[in-house]
Amino acid sequence: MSRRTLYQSAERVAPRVLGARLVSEVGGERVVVRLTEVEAYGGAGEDPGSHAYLGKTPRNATMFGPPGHAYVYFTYGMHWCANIVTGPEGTASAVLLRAGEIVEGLDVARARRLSARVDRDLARGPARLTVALGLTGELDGVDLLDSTSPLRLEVARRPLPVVAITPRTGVGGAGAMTPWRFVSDDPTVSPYRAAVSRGRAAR
DNA sequence: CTCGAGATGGCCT
DNA sequence: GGCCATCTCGAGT
Repeated sequence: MSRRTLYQSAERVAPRVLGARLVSEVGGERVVVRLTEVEAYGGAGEDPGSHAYLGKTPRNATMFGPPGHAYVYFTYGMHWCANIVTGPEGTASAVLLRAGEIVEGLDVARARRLSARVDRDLARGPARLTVALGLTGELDGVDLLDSTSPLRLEVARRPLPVVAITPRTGVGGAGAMTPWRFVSDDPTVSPYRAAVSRGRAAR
């Protein structure tokens, strides 16, 4: 694929990367996933569900950079999540990688995801996917289309068919309605969970 | 399968 | 101080 495709907005790019291969050679170990579920996030001032909504900050700076790079962030005090930056530089849209099927490096992925009881769960969920691939904040900003990068994206000539478009998992507030979660017909697609409110427990 | 709750810490106002 | 683009486990239907 050309970088040109990634210059479009995230909601246009998202369905096209279903079925794409994400190749990780982090730590000298090769693991490849075929993407089965993604979500689109918009830029500053346009998508209340996006990290970029309130403008550029140290954490989300990569989103404002050129398309085709990885935006990797830390959340919930323990998890990493990975995105593909899309759109022209400055627009800050991105595609969150929510799930995939391990197609190479099964042994490595299993060793990294000891809590997964079945292979289907190895990269079923955004934080599980980053663990299976060995991704951390060190990968933030890498060029996914550079053949020398430790993390690369190879988009399928024919994307997987989109069988469902739903609201985004875990996104609440004003961004909750936007149907920007794109799902293929595959058992590795993660279970949908609505945003949960974290009110302080009574007691 | 569904639901609920704890873990755990950075980010942003 | 409040809010997370989540995961895991246990217990219930």
